[in-house]
Amino acid sequence: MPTPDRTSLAEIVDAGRDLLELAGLDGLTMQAVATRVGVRAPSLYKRVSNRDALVALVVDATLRDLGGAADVAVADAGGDPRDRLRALAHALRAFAHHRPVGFRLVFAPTSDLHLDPDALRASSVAVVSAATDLAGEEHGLDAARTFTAWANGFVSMELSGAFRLGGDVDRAFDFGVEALVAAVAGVAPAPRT
Amino acid sequence: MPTPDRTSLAEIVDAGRDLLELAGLDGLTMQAVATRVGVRAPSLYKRVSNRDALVALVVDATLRDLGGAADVAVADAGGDPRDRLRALAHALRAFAHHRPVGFRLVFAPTSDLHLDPDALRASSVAVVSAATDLAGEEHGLDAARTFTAWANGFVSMELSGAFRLGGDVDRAFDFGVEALVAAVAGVAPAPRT
DNA sequence: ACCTGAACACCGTTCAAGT
DNA sequence: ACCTGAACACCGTTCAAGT
Repeated sequence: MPTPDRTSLAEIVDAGRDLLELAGLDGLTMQAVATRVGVRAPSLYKRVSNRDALVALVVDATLRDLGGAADVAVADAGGDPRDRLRALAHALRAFAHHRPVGFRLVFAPTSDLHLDPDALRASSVAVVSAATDLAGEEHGLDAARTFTAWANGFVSMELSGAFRLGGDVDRAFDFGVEALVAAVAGVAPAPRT
Repeated sequence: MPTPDRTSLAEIVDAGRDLLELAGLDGLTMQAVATRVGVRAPSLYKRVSNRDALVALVVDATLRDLGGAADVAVADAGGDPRDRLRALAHALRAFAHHRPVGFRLVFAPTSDLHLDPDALRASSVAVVSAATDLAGEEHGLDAARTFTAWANGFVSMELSGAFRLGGDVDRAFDFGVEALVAAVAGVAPAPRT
C-alpha cells in the first residue's frame, strides 16, 4: 500500500533557498533541508539525485525570480530605453540585497552547475531588448553584456565588502548607472555636479 | 629534543593554491593539503588555526599576485591613463584565465572571509590612479569603481559561462573596454565599425 | 617543539527492511 | 511507492602520546 507523500520537490527547493540565505551554502545540508520539510535525509534522494542537483535547482529558482523582477522593473519604467536600463540596474541591486547568498551563487557559481538555459535567456531578455533599442541592432548584444557585467560586478563587490576605500556607495552606483547608460548609448555622460 | 620542521606555512599555502585550481574549493581539504606537503592533517593545525583560515590565506596570496600583475601591466603601458586602464583590464582577464578558481574566490568570496586590507589597497591603487588621472580628482574613486566593477563582472560572467547567447567574447570585451574608458573619461566612445 | 594515531562529531549517500 | 534506521566513506578538528 503506497504511503502518502510527506513532502514535495517544490517544498524541498524552498527549504533549500531559505537555508541558503539563513546559513550560507555550507548550511544547506541534506540533513537541515530534511528536518525543515519534516523528513529524514535519505528520503530527499527520492526527489533529487544528490546535493549538487538540489543546489542547482535552488540556483535555477533564484535566477527565475531575478528574471521576473527584471520584467516587472521594465514594465514600470516606461518606453525610454535609458530608463529601462536604470530600472534594471536598480532591480538587480535590490534583488541582491534581498537574497545576497543566492545572488552570488547565480553570478559566481562555485562549481560547474549548468544553469537552465531557458531561465538564463529569460533573465537576460529585458537587458538585451533595452540595450538594443539604445545601441542599435548591431551592438545590442555587446552593449547588454557591458551593462550587465558592470551591474553584476558592482553589486558583487558591494556584497563582498570590497568598497572599503570610503565614499558613498549609493552615489558610486548612480555614477556607474549614468556612465554605463551613456557609454551604451555612445554619447558622453551628462555633466556631473 | 625538538624535531626539525617538516613543512612551513608558505609551503602549506602554496599547496592550498595548487589544490584550489586543480580540484576546486571542495578539493581543498586539510587531508589533501597535508598529503601534498608530506605530513598528516593534524600537523597543519600547528600553522593555521583551521580550514577557513587557510582558505583566507590562499585568497590573500592570490589577491597579492593580482596586485603585482596590475603593477606590471601599468608599468608597461606608458603614461596615457586610457592605455593604463586598457592594460589593467587585460591583465585582470589574463589573471582570471590563469587562476579561475582563485579569481572567483577573491571577487565573490563564498563566506565572509576578511581580505587583508593592505592587499586590497595594493591591488586597487593602480586603477584608482589611472581613473583619477582620467576622470579628475573628484570622480576618481567613482570612476575606478565603475571600471573595476565592469571588468570583474565581465570576467566573472565569462568564467561561469554566462555568455551563451553567441557572439565573439573577445570582441565583447574590447567593446566594453572602450565603452568604459570613454565613460570614465566623460566623452563619447570612439566611433565603432 | 613538532608530529602522529586514535577518536569524535558531522555530512553525503546507499540500501535493505518497514508500511 | 515512499519512508526510515543502519551503515559506510570521508572530512574537520582535538588531544594524549611519541620523538
